[in-house]
Amino acid sequence: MGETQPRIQRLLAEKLDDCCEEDVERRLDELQSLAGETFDDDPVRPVFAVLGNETRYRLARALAAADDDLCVCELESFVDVSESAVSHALSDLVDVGLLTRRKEGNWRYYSSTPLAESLFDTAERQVVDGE
Amino acid sequence: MGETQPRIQRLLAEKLDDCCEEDVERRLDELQSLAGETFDDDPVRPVFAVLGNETRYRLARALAAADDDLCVCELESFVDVSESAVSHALSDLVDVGLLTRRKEGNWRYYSSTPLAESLFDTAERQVVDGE
DNA sequence: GATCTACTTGAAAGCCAGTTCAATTAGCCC
DNA sequence: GGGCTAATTGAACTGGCTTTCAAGTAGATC
Repeated sequence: MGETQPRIQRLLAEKLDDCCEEDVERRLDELQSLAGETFDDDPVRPVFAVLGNETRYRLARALAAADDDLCVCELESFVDVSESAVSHALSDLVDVGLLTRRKEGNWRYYSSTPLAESLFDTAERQVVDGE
Repeated sequence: MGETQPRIQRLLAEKLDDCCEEDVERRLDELQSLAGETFDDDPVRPVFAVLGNETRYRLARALAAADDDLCVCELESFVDVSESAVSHALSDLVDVGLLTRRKEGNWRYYSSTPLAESLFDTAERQVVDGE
């Protein structure tokens, strides 16, 4: 928090026409409880943290757009990094629930989850159509 | 793409029981057109790129959770960085359409857009309830 | 105009996340 | 078991993103 108080005090003074220490305290409490509700044990943050990286984003997005699941050697075609980097990325995506993994012999098939699909659906609709 | 072809060739060989060069070409074309549809001029990627950073995520999330718009000095309470960093973060969020800015005297008020709200709504529902 | 205010902008620095390399696991076939 | 395969894992390096600092803008008040 630090030195936000004097500025907030002046903000409230303008709004309330009259403002005492108590009003400032109350506003700070409101903001703090908003932060608590939103960020304490937030399970959503890791999802967006993972999708921030372009490699991971492209893999998740490609799988969401694909009809069926794809194996690692096919997924490599969507990004320009090493096989190892692809594997790291896929693991991270599985960890946060954006993908699932399936074994079949030596091959591993990845597919997108409802979380990934609904997230990209929502983004696409809002960004493109604004609806 | 690089050296994905031999592996994909073996993958197809297993699946199709018999597989010629033509089958490999076709599969590679399928993957490439999937990539084209998904990534050429992709307006969604910048949104997720911006939300990957924790400072920007917290500011966007706090505003989506808040009832009304908030000014910069209030938003500072949600993150532990300098005033300048908050301003940079807010600008980036506005640039990709996750926030809007409003002036009122010396104060600037930020509020979340439908894009931000529906995105967090979707994520929350899917992650927590799995619905 | 001068001097506050609230916030933004640009450039430079520092750090950490993402990549790569090397080694390892796990499955198939002989 | 030995020699393939596909993919994962761990550790170290590095480049780019995030932050900070310093200066600048724009509005209010006198």
